[in-house]
Amino acid sequence: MDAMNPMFEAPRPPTRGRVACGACALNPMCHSRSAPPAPSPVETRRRLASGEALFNAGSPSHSIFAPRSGFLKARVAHPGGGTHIACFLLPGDVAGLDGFATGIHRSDAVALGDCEVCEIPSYRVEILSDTSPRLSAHFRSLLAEELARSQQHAAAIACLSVERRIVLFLLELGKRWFERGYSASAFQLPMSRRDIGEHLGLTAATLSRELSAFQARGWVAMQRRAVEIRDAHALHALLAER
Amino acid sequence: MDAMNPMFEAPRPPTRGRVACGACALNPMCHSRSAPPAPSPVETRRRLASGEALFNAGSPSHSIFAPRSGFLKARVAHPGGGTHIACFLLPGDVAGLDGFATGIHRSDAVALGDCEVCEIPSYRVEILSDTSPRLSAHFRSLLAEELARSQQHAAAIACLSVERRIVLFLLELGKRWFERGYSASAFQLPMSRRDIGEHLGLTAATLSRELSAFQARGWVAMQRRAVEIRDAHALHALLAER
DNA sequence: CCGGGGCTTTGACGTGGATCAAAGCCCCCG
DNA sequence: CGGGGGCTTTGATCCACGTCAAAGCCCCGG
Repeated sequence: MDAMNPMFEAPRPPTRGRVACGACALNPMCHSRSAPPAPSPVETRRRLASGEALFNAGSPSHSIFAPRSGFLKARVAHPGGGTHIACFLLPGDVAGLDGFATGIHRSDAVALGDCEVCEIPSYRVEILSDTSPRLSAHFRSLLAEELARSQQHAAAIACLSVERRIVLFLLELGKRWFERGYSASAFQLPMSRRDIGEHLGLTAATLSRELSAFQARGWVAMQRRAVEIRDAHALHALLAER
Repeated sequence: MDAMNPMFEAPRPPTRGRVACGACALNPMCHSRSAPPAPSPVETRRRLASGEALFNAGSPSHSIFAPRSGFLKARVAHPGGGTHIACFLLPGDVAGLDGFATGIHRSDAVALGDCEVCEIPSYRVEILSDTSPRLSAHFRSLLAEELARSQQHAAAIACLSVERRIVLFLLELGKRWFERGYSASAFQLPMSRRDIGEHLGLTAATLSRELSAFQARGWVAMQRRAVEIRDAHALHALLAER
């Protein structure tokens, strides 16, 4: 194989993504002037080192969070061993919504590499929601959207082959970068193979084999965590065919 | 085996469950006197015949629904064939939350047997939320709770063996009946083996084999869709061991 | 510059669960 | 009462994917 020649320009950005506040899902709440107690509902900015947890499952949930730079994974552990990554959080996403019902987090949020997050206390969310129907609706939308995504993800794990799950993952991650103004076809993976495996319900070994096969077919080019999607059409076709 | 003797009393209720309105998740909104346009936000009661769809994925979402009697399944279809049952809805649950963000349903809701549902138009939910902080919070809780459940479910499919998934399913379904005032250990399954399989990410054939094995070990007794959990302790132990 | 540990790849092998197929059963409907 | 279709069970077989293991690579720290 031509594995050793420099087969493509490793995409530069986004390695450590950073979105403008305008692209943040919580932006509407952030700039609301209807918040009585403070000009911005953001109470704190927190910095996390790689591997550090923003919160842990079982701990009380006081806040929701918006990553500003860097990436997180939302990890759900199952009693009896085995852990699942519910989702990866990019700048502009919201973390901690699942604890909103009971006041107890149901998952861990762990930093993939150093990152910085805005913290918005739950009581501020409540206040904002109560003072502005618009924000209230916005927040309901966030929750409902996350719910729909989670159901789609469960469905994907339950009824797609390993190969298709991986294709879906790559295409959707590309789409998320695209929505943030970056390339949908060339980006860096912020997470390890093992993390991806735990997200998709497969092992790192199987994932690695499949990725090698994709490269052999010319569908993608990868070196280490840099990805370039070379034949998006083929990938989409594979997903759609029955 | 003693497969032919009448080994247990087939549990009577709940075959066609019916919860008091007091146990309904939407009850707080239902009896609110703060709703301007009507004494009750319930606009319609709909009756569905077995197999009939309450709504379909892709269709516009105007309402949320609360089953009063009978059961529904929430079905997510994947392009490229294959369908997943996101959850089963019992009386007291809420259907249609996933369409709340975009106004488009992301799943089908299909009646398992005849059933009756209350329909609450989305705009009434909005109005109620905007007039009562309590209801607004209640509704956020519903959404967040559903989200947490969905993430747990995805995790279960991704990292539990088939055997454990089935055990989990039986125990949780029992718990849901218990919360509604019925027995946690003797109940009727409202859905087919195939539906259960599509919910748990396995085939009806495998499911049937596993259930037979459970019976052989004396953990459960089943005939047709009647279940009796005979050794809940063993089931819990199986789930917890690593 | 060197050593160590974690990530990644790859191979060999075993197996859990899917698939295909057939038979029985139940229930509905005529 | 009799026929038919869908649900359920069970068997035989296969293969996709997990497991175990070894080796390479990269990065970091000394």
